[in-house]
Amino acid sequence: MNIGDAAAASGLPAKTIRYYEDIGLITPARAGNGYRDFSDRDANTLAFLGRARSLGFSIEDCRMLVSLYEDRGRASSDVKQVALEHLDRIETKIAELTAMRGALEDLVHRCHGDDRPDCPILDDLAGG
Amino acid sequence: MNIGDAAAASGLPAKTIRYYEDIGLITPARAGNGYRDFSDRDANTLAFLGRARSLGFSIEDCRMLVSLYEDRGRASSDVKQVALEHLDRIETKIAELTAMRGALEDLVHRCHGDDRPDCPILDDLAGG
DNA sequence: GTTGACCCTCCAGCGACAGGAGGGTTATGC
DNA sequence: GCATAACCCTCCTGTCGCTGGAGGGTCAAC
Repeated sequence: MNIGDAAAASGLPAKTIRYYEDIGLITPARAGNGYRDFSDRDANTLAFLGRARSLGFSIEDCRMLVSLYEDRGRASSDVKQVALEHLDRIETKIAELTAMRGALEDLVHRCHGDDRPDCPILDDLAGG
Repeated sequence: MNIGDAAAASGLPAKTIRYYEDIGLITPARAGNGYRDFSDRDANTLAFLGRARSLGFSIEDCRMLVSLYEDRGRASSDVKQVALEHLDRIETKIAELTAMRGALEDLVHRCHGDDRPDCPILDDLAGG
């Protein structure tokens, strides 16, 4: 199938699919006219990549996951490790954002938000 | 003061300070030798920027916040609006990450993580 | 034969810096 | 007085994961 069909089948934009080929995540065949020619297997891999990306896995994680997926002799512990490391990064990020949210909520609640210039938000940023 | 002193005073790397000048967030004077010459006010602005960035404000938000900070006739509602919009983006991000975490935790818990190839994580990514 | 929907490659840009090359300036120690 | 080290400068490239566009070839329908 052409890239448009692969895009429809996988849910990924054609641009993204070309990019994934560029970086070696997928290597579709080529038809005589130079068009990419995707197999059903390619489309499956693309959908796999789309789901992995939507769970926040990095491209390098995806590269690893695809290779584990294709390796019938893999150990599930290897997959789990990739997922656990990713989970850890996500939790770190959530903690950072939660801290930011806490600080911001406090500032926002203390700012009356009217037409006067007096503002605890700016005061705090200025080092108060 | 030189950029090194400004960096020490503000907590920002010299590289970052040069970048902030590049994009017009700050415009330090220049000494005769071509070195940047930061005033105490510049150092304050840099520290202000550092704190705003650490709360996750974008560079464009920072540009706005600095200009509000320097505008004695500002309305605190303008500041509050910037903060509220930022808070909203943060909450969206937290929600996304929390959803990812939930899905990942589920997958991780279902994967026994031993040396067998059988793996619910891969099964799920493959479209299970 | 012509229109429009595809497809191709290559290049630039996003955000917010960080690293490094290659070179000038200043402070310190002998 | 001079060497050395610690500064400072500009400019270029790379990061991550795409996205948009320019400029062009191909294909199917009418």
